[in-house]
Amino acid sequence: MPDPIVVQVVVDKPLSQGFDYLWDAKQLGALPQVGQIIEVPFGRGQEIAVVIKVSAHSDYQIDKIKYVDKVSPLPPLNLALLRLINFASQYYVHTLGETILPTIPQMWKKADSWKKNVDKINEARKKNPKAIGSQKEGFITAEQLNAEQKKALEALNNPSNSGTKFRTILLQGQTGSGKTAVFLNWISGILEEKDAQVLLLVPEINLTPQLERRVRAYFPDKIMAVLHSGVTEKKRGIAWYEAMTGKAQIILGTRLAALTPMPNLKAIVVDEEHDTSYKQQEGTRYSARDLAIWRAHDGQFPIVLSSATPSLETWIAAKAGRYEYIRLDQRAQGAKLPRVHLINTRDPRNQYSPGDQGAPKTKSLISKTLAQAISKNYQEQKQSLILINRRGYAPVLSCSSCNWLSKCSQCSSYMVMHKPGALGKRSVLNCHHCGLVKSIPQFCPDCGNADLKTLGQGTQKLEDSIEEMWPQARVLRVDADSSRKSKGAEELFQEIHDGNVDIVVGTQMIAKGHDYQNIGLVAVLDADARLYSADFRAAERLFAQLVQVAGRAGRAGAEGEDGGDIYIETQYPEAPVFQYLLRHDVDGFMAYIARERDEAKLPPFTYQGLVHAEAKSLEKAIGFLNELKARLKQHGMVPIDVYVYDPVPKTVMRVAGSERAQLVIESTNRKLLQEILENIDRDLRQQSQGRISKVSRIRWLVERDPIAI
DNA sequence: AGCCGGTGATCT
DNA sequence: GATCACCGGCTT
Repeated sequence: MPDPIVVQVVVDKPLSQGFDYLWDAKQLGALPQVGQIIEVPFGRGQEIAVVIKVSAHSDYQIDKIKYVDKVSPLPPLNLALLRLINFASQYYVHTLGETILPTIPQMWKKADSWKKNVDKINEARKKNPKAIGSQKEGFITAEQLNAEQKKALEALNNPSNSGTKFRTILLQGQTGSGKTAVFLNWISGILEEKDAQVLLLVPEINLTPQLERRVRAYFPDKIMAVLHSGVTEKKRGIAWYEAMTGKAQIILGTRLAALTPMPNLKAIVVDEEHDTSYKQQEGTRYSARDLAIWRAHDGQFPIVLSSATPSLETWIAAKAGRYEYIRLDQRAQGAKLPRVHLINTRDPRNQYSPGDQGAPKTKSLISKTLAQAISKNYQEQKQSLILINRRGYAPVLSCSSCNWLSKCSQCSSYMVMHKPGALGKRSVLNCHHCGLVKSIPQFCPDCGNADLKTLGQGTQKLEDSIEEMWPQARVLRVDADSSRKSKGAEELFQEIHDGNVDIVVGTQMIAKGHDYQNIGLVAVLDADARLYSADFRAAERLFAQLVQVAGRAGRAGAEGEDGGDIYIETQYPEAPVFQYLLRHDVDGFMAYIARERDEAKLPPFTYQGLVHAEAKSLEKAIGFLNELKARLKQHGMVPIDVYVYDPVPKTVMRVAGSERAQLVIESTNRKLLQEILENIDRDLRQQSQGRISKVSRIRWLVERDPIAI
């Protein structure tokens, strides 16, 4: 009897071991290959699995081994991708199965339709072999680039250090300096090589439609695959297939695209590399940007990180010469930078006083100085963009006679009052953490008083006061609620583009990446709120957002045209984040926070890990983490260079009825941090089923490089 | 994780 | 005597 064929596979479960199966080559029609996607009997049902090893024997009891049921007609996941997944699984302390299987689209997890899907796609491709042609939107040839852009393109094409093919390049440039045109022209050179593939990562779905149009304009004869959670499951399955079979040359997508198999990948671009949405916040909590860099290193090809306000990590690496550093300091079409105005809201001269002409009846977040600027901008027939990062009508409802506030019953946060709209026909209270929707009480639940008042303002209330202050103006609100309701976000953005609106009120979502043509003024109303955050990265994020927002003003202006104005209302105009912004001094700000972090020994001068715990009561969660810490010390698993903090409740302690705590672990030594996280994982696994501890049912999770603490 | 089967406590 | 929460083992 010949040797049996045994394959080891992984499934999507938090089980660290692989499982052995027998392979009947005659019945399955071919020999097994590592990376193949298969279906196996598992427990009482079936599971989709990935082959990670092929051998002739098993350590498991031979009589208990089952046979592989089905093999997918897909090519096996390539070895480079498996190396990447293997690294991610170790680095982010999750099992191989939990890391690899979620990257396979749902469409390919139904064994019954495998064959049908492959046939359908291949047939459709035969009928329409190339991508659909497109408009020439945003198409700028290499010849049309300005001198600075040409120099940047030159530097990308001709590495200073020509010895290695792997290069990490920071492309840092003002908003509107034409970074996109530079990297698209660079990609164009790379795609001249037959079958070469390029990965283009963007932070958010909102940004893909316009970049998609632009990329199509550059490469009408290439096949592009678009991968993000917004595309339908079916389209995503097709895009993934075309990427993994090498049929698509350009793969455009959000963080999940970083884990797509691409057999002939030759370059990666990470646009807006500083954006925190590159960090996955569930399952294997990877950073798509960091994995992309690892992937480029492993595959020995270049990667470009593009941003107006790089992450501190990236900026330091570029300054230190670990990354190549390319700068774009002029605005591409010659438009001037926007003028930054800080409005000190504590200064009475900026505020309305009783009896002032034009003072609104109801108190508004819009100061007198800002209102005058908006009026002027409106008269000049330019659009105004007003940002406030609070959706809804008012952030909290309160009782005028007792202390009652609209707290959420399931979370440690307040319920936000919403006007009729997306959430219901009448006004409601809505918790932004757990999604709970409740009707508005007529009387105070505590004392019965009928006089309930709103505190603070959200986008809806601001929209009302703007309509009151500028009754003739056309006002549009853009936030998660308005874009969910009737029109999608794209249609709302189009309204702005088409000039059908004079004043736009919205959350941060309006500020990202869109090239509006006629914005003369941008205002930020709640900048201070984000300055108080307990997170040490708050200032860095605020700065990036403000630069981003400022970039919306006067963007399209031709040579010598006015750069537009940005107004920031704050009680602390002297704060460094605003002062550096005033001077458009990105590098000054970076150097400033670098000093601050270095002195405080915070990332990126130290590395962090986090253990999350979620339980019915906070005491249990904290107790669980305390016991963990004690065990680590007791077993001598905390080296001198590693610091384990005390467990603390999470900022939003209670969400949807369960209470959450965390334990921060820090080290200047990456290897030691990695070791202790692996030890913690092993320790917790011993007393758990999956990620739930057997004692008092505590859900736990280990996270590497957390972005919010 | 999800499922199942065993155990003991509690209800009728 | 039946029902159910909780525990712990298993998945190849």
